[in-house]
Amino acid sequence: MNFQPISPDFFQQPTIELARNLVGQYLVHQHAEGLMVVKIIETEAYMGPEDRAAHSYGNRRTKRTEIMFGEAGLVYTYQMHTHTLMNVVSGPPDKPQAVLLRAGEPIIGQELMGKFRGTTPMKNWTNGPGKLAKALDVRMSYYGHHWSKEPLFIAPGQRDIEIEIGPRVGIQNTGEAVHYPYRFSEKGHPMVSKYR
DNA sequence: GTCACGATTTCCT
DNA sequence: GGAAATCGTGACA
Repeated sequence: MNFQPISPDFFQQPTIELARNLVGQYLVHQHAEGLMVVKIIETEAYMGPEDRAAHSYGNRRTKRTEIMFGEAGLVYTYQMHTHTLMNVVSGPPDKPQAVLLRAGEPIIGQELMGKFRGTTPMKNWTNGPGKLAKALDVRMSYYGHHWSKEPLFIAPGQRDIEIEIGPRVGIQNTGEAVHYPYRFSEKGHPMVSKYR
């Protein structure tokens, strides 16, 4: 299989639709030790100023959220405890929105992913945002990278995937934002992350 | 400079 | 099911 970066135009769509349309696409990482590809099976939208669960709620602009005020399609990496999470910046520059990549299915490079994931069973390699980043060895250094450029990019994948929509996971004390249906996943896929 | 905390994962009971 | 791990970020002085 040969993977080509998706057109930058792909990111020019409303955040909700982008989150939905990212499910089924390929996430490609040309790592120094080998090629790794996963199919994206779960995402979440973060709607910026109006979304209490978003880092950019109320247009909060800091060194960390700065990237969300930039061009759609940029990489927003964020460190949570010991883990790195990957986001796709979305929306026009005056709307600091983003899509969190929550889970994927290994397609290519399973050996290498296994190496980064240690003794974890294969089913649990990429079924969570922190796990996904670790399996692909994505670090904070990708902050500000563009998702249509090597060595880390989105490639066109499966179309017409049946999408399941639900509330987001792992956010607390954010009022009504907890219930927003901003979580998108491939219906019935065994590797989507679990609810708590 | 100090301090509290989080869009999570893993280990232990 | 509960708690620790562990550090960048943001608020405040």
